[in-house]
Amino acid sequence: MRQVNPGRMDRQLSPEKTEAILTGGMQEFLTRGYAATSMDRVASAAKVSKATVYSHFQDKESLFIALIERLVKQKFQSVFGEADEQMLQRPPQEVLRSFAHRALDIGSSEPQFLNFMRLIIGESGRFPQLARAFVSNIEQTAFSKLCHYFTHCPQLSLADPEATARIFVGAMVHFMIVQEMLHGKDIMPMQRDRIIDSLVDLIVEGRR
Amino acid sequence: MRQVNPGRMDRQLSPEKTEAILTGGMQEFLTRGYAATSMDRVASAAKVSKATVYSHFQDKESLFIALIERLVKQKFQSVFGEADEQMLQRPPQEVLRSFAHRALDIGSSEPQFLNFMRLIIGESGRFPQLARAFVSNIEQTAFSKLCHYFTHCPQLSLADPEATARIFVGAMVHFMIVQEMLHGKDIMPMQRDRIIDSLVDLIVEGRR
DNA sequence: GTCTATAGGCGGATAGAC
DNA sequence: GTCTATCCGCCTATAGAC
Repeated sequence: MRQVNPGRMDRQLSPEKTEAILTGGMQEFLTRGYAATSMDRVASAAKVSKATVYSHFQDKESLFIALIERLVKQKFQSVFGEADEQMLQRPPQEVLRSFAHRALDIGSSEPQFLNFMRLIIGESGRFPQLARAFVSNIEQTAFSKLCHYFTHCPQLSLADPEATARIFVGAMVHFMIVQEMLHGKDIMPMQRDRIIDSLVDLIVEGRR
Repeated sequence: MRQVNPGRMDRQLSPEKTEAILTGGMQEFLTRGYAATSMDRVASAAKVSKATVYSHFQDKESLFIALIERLVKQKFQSVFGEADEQMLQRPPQEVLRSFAHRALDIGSSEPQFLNFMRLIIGESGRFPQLARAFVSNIEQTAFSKLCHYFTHCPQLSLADPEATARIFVGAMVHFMIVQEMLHGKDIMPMQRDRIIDSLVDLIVEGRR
């Protein structure tokens, strides 16, 4: 490996080209997957020559890893980088509902996020380090915020806040996976509000 | 398309070879993914010539689709083809716990099932019909069984049994995805019993 | 029916001009 | 630093022998 990090290299390369390659590569890898993406197409999408791609990144695998790691950090901070100061003062139903809606909005509003998750999951056997990075950043962020809330919210007294947080996040993410990613919407439709209502009721009010 | 179904074709082909191709192809596709699998390797794994593969299946895509559709049906009947006659007589805690353990055992015991789900999810953008087949068979089976139980179990009176069933299955599947598929076990371990206990308590006993 | 052999193209990666 | 041109191997798919 010659240059894993594009920032510090043997000779100075244009940061604009690096950016163009990462952006072009992102489009290609997200829509075609790892194996079906060719470096020719990455070069075309980035509007540089293939040799330039290889002068900025050692090989296809290095480019892919750099690109996904960057994407993991981007998605991570864009999604849950919100103030949670007055969360404890608002009614739990409201807090949980807003949390659930924000989580589900990601899947339905931004189609590239679905491809991003498809790629992470699809390559998790061959690129375990990327899957772990994803879990550390995305999953663990949503999870730890919710976990902190479940532990400290005075209106809730849960036997196992950590496990409950996983159930909450799990129900949301799975709903998104089945409905949006796996096209379950077409064959077994279900309003998101029914899931959210039931989940909030189970956690906040107990069984009705 | 010349021959989608290997059973009825222009000229008679050996069913043993068809079986060998499907089995060999399964190994290759499950471990390498769709794009990275070559027909040469499929032929080698099946111990036939490449030309024989092409006489049994029109092209790579046809083989892949036939193979995944078969796998969907196999996994479907092997996993939840169980008697549920006395379910209504047993205590709900016991029924739900057994259900949860069976669901989670699939992921931890059979490593090829993880690759199977990786492939379905990873290719769900490019092969939507396979994703829908998966949802129809696997997800909907688990879901509808649980849904039926939630609706008819006399000890439970849930406001929305359907939504609750989705929450239950979602929490289980998401736990499996994060812990096993995405290697979350290594970086954020959590005993499965804590999830199951919390989930069962939420549904059966209400909040403690 | 199944094989060997091969066509024809596209893949990753590099050499060398400027 | 970035380009054009090229190497060479592997890919999907098929032709033709048996």
